[in-house]
Amino acid sequence: MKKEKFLQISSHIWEIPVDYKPGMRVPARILSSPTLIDSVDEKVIDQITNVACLPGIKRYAYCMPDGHSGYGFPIGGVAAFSLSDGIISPGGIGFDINCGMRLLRTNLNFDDIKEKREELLNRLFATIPSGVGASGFLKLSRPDFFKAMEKGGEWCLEHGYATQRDIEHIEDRGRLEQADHKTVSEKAISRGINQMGTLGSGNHYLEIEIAASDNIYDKNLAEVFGIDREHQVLIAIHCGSRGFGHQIATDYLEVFDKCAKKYGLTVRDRELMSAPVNSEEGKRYFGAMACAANAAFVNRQLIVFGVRKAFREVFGISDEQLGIETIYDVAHNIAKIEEYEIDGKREKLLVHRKGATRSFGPGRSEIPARYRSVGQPVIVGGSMETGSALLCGTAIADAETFGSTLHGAGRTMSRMQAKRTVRGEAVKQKMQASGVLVKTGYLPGLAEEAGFAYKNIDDVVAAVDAIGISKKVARLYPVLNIKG
DNA sequence: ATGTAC
Repeated sequence: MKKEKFLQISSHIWEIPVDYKPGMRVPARILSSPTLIDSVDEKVIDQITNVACLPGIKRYAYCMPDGHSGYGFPIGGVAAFSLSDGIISPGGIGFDINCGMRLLRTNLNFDDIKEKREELLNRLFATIPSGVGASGFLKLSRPDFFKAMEKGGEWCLEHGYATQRDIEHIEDRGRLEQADHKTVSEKAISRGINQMGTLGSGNHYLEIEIAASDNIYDKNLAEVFGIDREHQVLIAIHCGSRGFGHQIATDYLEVFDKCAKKYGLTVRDRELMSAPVNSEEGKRYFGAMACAANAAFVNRQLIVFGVRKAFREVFGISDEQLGIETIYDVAHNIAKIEEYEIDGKREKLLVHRKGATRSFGPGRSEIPARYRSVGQPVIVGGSMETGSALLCGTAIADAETFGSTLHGAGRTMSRMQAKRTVRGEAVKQKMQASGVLVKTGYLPGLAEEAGFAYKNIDDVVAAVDAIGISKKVARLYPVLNIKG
């Protein structure tokens, strides 16, 4: 990016003014760092300034430090719209609705699993279905699938797949109340009904990670979040709503394409196809998007159910002894109604986060009691080679970025480009040599997801920490990875 | 991301 063209607001924030292109209603803000800013893709600039042209957008269109180009919105995009004259946009949420992350703590230490890593890898791989088109162990009836997509976390609790503590530590308790199964197509139902409890493919993974004391940045916060020992074993699950959410996104892009004329909506990019939030079509998409979001929460919870089973089988000890507890579960691709101060008064807005994480600061009622005094846990998924990071939400995010921060490392290279650069087998060898056991049903996927295809997670995390929209808690390193 | 092009 030619940063000289733009207004530098602070060491880490660049602003693209409304006169950059015709039709911009608000400026765009690129959150980055002095070292990362030069590599921001021109396509990201084009996309985020297109977002700034959408009707009813408030304050700024944001792109997070891990941003890269996506479908319509950049991945890393955050935008909030008026409920009276704003829009809802599938491209602002993503095809994988509520792609997100669950982080679990355990009572185990690295020494407890060291000798059984291979067995654990194989047992987890056998227990959690993964790969494109994978189906799960659950055979749901249609009425049950409808209940699952409408009640999310609560449905899991009722059916014995979750503990009360799990549900309390999921964003929104794993349930968007707007979910309405009547807005979901038959095609989406048929694609999703047998996919609950499956990992998927692409950048989705299940990982065993270790928190080492020299990489715990804030010991007090880490302890509040349940990371309390040297070399503690943690479990990260990254996946979304599978074919179900994908079909819902596809369905409503078509619906919105057809109704655009009726509402006089013209967008700069067909990928930004939208409908007014308060239109019949917009409300229906919100209802269906909420079903996919809830299904993704259910999906991750069913994977947790499988993870507990696999651990019990490998270690021969009880759930109580294993202590596999949910630290938190966050959505990375979602839109939600939240209240912010606009022009001096509180207003409910539709906040789109596409490759971005909610990052609420201390005191907010949405945060579970256990964490309310410190802020919301933010789970950042790096590449499968480099591990994850745990951060904490801040009041600065609430005030500046509609309670949002980054979601991952951010790709620097397309999947094709990565596959041309290296072979999956070589990535596997390299990971094993550095102590990370890895198993996948699709070897070329390892090349697509290799660490070099992503930005350095420490750089992007340092950027949001410096901006103040989330605070570093701990860096988590992988020791075992199942890549879908 | 995705029954990786109905």
